[in-house]
Amino acid sequence: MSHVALQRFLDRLLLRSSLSASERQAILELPCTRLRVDSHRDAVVPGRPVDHALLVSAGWAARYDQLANGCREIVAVYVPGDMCDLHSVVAPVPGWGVQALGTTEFFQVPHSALQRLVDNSPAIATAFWRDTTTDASILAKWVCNRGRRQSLGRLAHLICELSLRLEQAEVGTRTHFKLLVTQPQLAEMLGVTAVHTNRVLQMLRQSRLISTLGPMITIHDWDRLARLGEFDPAYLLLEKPQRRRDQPFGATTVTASE
Amino acid sequence: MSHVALQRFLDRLLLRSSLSASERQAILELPCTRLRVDSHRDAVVPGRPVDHALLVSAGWAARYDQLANGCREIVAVYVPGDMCDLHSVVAPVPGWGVQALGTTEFFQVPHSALQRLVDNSPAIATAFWRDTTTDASILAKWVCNRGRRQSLGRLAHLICELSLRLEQAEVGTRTHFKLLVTQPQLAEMLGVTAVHTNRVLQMLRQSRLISTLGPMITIHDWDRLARLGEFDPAYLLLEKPQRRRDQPFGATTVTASE
DNA sequence: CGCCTTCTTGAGGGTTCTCAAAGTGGGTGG
DNA sequence: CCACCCACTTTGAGAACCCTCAAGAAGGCG
Repeated sequence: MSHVALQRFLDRLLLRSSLSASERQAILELPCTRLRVDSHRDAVVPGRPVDHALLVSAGWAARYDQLANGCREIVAVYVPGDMCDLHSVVAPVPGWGVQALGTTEFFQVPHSALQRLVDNSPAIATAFWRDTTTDASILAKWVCNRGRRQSLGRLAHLICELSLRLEQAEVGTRTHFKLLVTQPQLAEMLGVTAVHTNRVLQMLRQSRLISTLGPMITIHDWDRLARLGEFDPAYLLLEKPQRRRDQPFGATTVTASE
Repeated sequence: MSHVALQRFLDRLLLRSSLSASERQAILELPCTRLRVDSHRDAVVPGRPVDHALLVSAGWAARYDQLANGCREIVAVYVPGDMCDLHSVVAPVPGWGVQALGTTEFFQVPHSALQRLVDNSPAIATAFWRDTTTDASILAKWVCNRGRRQSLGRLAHLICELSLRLEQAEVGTRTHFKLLVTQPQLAEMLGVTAVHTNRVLQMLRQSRLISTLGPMITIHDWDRLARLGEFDPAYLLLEKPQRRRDQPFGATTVTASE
């Protein structure tokens, strides 16, 4: 149950950071409570302080902001293995809400347990920090996307990003996966209207770049889609940085921090 | 010299985190090298790994991304006291560049020194993490801004944000400060063209909301500007979170998802 | 003085929005 | 089982916002 979810979170951490056997064990032994949230419901209500982080286990979630006129704007999307609220450990008053995109399964992890790991292990502190930095890197790319790229390229870029993240999370391949969002939700992720999203999707279909069957999406020419969206995966930080103290992936020992 | 810059950085950390006397001392004793960068020059070149973080001391800097067609897009702006590259400690291969907006003075702080602080003090690790989380919070707001807000509101929001950040950094008041960017640079921060930026600026001037004299900008009706930009300062995390039993700052109660 | 960047103004065109409505599918209750 | 409702998907037409191209005015710097 929670083993699977925590293992996926640990895998995500190990992709970018090195942890010792005991540190890995500490991650896997984090207490967590299962939480099921129906589509369109909030897992985090905007403005209400939280005392736990949210690990996505199945389904997708989104961080959103709400404007005065009521229309919502998705600023980040989270897939299985993402600790979508890890930053709340250091900033527990969220200005944003977290919404389930479809029916989504979370695991709640108490801040106190996470804080204890941070206080006891500099390596875990660094790993957590690096994990939220990865999210920030994606945010920065989204800022750029909405700036000076038009909707067709923006959609292509988003699909490419999701394909790699889902492949990494092992819930699909980069050319074939479930797109667990409705077109209105996709619109909020792109910063355009639902009507326009529909037209742009049709353009991608008519270009034979993608095809959809229910929630499944198939990418027929990933490279061409990536060129259309000017997609460069570097910002996803899927390559582990080579650093002096870092061990190769899967290493069982780690030099003590000095 | 470097005292002043490090003190400003420490003040920024203390605004959101608590540090002991020895931890504060350790921050102030960080080794750093002065670096002057002329307008439009890069302090960080995209793709080139760095071994130091950059503390802005005087002037403004911007993090930018470059599209294939050559046009640049500013995803974050940094003012004095901001450690604009702190995340590079955990992600040293930047996908982005950092550019001086006007002539800007930085102090370079070696990653090794910062990492040593992180390894030896969980409180400092948490403070650094929280600092980059603040930057991420601003990024998220920028994503929202570019999504479903048009250029007039976007500009109003940006001016409000900068006014509070500069007031915090003590390089101006919230109604009167130096806007150290050209209109083309402002355009890159808004995700519109320079021509359109000029027209929108004139709209703000003709509405008697702002006036400019050289680089100085005066905000005549801050509250009205904030309403125009639907500006809510919560995302700047200027309120230090309480240890436990947090009160939502400026949060209006929101009915749970319908 | 000449050059460069920035600031400003104008006109036309393109992307995206708004409003509207019809078709589709899943869920619920009679 | 069917009717009903609701949200999602799709299509159309006109309008609004912003872009592109162009060119003149203003200011800093050698």
